[in-house]
Amino acid sequence: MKTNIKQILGFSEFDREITVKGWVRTRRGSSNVSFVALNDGSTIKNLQIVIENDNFDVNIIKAITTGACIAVEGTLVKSQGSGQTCEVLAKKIEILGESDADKYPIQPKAHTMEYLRENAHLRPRTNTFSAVFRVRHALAFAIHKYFNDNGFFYWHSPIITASDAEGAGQMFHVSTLNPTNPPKNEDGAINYKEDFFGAETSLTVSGQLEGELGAMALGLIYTFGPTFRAENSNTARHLAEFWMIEPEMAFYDIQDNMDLVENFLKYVIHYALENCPDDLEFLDKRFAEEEKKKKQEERSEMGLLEKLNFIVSNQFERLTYTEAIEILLNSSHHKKKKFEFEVKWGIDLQSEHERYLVEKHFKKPVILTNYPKAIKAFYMKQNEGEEVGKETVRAMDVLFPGIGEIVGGSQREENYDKLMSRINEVGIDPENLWWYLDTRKFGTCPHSGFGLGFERLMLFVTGMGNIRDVIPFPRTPQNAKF
RNA sequence: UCUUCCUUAGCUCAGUCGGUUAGAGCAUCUGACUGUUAAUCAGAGGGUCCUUGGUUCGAGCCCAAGAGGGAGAGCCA
Repeated sequence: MKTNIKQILGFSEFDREITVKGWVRTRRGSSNVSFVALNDGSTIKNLQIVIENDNFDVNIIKAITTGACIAVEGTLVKSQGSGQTCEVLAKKIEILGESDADKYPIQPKAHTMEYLRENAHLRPRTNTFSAVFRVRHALAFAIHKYFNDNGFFYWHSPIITASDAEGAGQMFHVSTLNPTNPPKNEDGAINYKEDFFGAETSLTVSGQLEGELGAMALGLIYTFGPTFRAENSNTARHLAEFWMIEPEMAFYDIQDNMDLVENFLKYVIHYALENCPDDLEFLDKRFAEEEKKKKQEERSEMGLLEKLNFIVSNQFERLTYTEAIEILLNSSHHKKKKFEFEVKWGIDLQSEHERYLVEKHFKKPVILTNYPKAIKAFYMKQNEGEEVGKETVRAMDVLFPGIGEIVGGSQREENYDKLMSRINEVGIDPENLWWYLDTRKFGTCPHSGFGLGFERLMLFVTGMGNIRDVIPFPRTPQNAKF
C-alpha cells in the first residue's frame, strides 16, 4: 500500500524519504521558495510541500496551479513555519495533470453552495464536501457495523418492483416499451404484458414489505439501499433518489423498536464523532459561520459538536401522540395563535408542531407513538380497546432538532383479519399483496421495523443546510446532471 | 404544486431619482519580495447587466412573458 497524507501527517520520525501524490490547493511563496498545500483526500488536512525554486525548472513550478495533480518525492522534515508540524522538502516533482488556473472552477476561496452544486463533479475537492463525503462513508460503515455486531442480516430488497402497495408517493416507471408507440389493449390502456417483466413495474419507494418477508425467516434483517420518489418536492429536505435504512425485527414490539432506534442512532453518531474528528471539527466551524448569518431567533442553541455529543449522552423523550397534542394545546405558542395550522386530536402534525415540541418544549430528540389510525399506513398494528373515532396504531416517529422526522416506524399488524380489514378500508387491492399477506397466514408473529432516511441523518451529523449537499450527485425535480 | 426573493466580470456582490465611458473585493496574468499559511505589495486584462418583447428622447434600473436558482410551505424519509 502507498502512504497517503493522513498517514504521513501521523509519522513521528523525520528525515525519511517519501513519495506523495495529490491535488494542489494553493501555491504561494517568494522568489526563492514556493509552498504548495497538497491534498489527496485521505484527510481534510493539507501537506505542505516546500520547493526551493532554484532547484526546479520554471515551467514545472508554473504548472503547479490550483487543481493540478502532482507527484512529489522528497524528505519529510520538521516544519520551520508555524502552521504545521511537518512538511516535505521536494527533490523531484512530476506534473501528473495540469489545471488551467484561468478555467478551473474551484478557486482558493469560499464559494456558495449553489455554485458548487452546479459544479458537482469538482466539489468533492473542496474542504467542505470532502469532509461531508468522508463522514458519509463513516456513517454508512457504522450502520453496517452496528447491525452486523447485533446479529442483523443485510437483506437486499429489490430496486425494481411491481408493487405500489405502500402508496408512499409517486413512482418512477420502469419500462422497455416504445414510449411513443406502446402496445395497447382493446380498451386503449398500455399492455404491460408485452413489457420486459410482463407487468407494470416501477422503482421502489420502500423496501419494507420485502424486508418483512426477510424478518419472518431470518429474524433480524436490515436493508440499506436507494429508494426513489417521483414527488414534485422542492425543499432542502427531499431528494428524488435517496438512501434508506430499514431494519425489520421478528418478535420486537413497539417498545423494543424504540429501544433499538435510540441505541442505533446514538451508536452511529458516536462512531462519527470517534472516527471523523478532523472533519467534524471543520464542519463545526462551518456550521458556526452559517449560524452567524441567521437571525438571532433562528439560530441553533448549540454548536454542531455540542449537539452531537448531547444526542449521544441524553435520553430521547418518549410520549404519545395524544400527550403531544395536549402539550401543543396548552402551549403559550398556541394560546397566542402563533401556529399556522390548527391543533386538534386527529391532525397529522405539521412541521411547525414537530419543531415546537423538539426545539422549544423538550429541546432534545423526541419519539412520538400511538398516532391516530386514520393518518397512518395500513400495515401498522392497531391498539385495542379504544373508543370509536379515537383508534390509534403503534407507530413511532423520531423527531430531531432542525431536521424534523428522521425516522418513521411501527409495530406491524400481524393479525391477518385485522390487516385485511384495514387493507379493504384503505382501498388497496389485496390481490397485489398476496405474497405479503402470506406472512400473516403462515407462522405470523409480532414484529416491528423502522425506516431512516440516510441523507436526513447526514444533514444532522454534518450540520449542512440542504440535502442536495450531503449526497455526491443529488437527484431533484428538473435536475439529473452529472 | 403554492408563496416569496434573486439573476450585473471567472466567483461574491455594489450600482443613487431612468441620464455621458457599468464599479469593488477575490480569482487570473505580469512584475516585486530571503520561509509562506486562502502570503503580501504594485500594475494589467476581463461585461450578451439571464432571455424575449414593451414603455421612454434615453433602460442594468420601469412593465409583461419565459428560463434558471434560493428560502419557506405541502407531500414525506
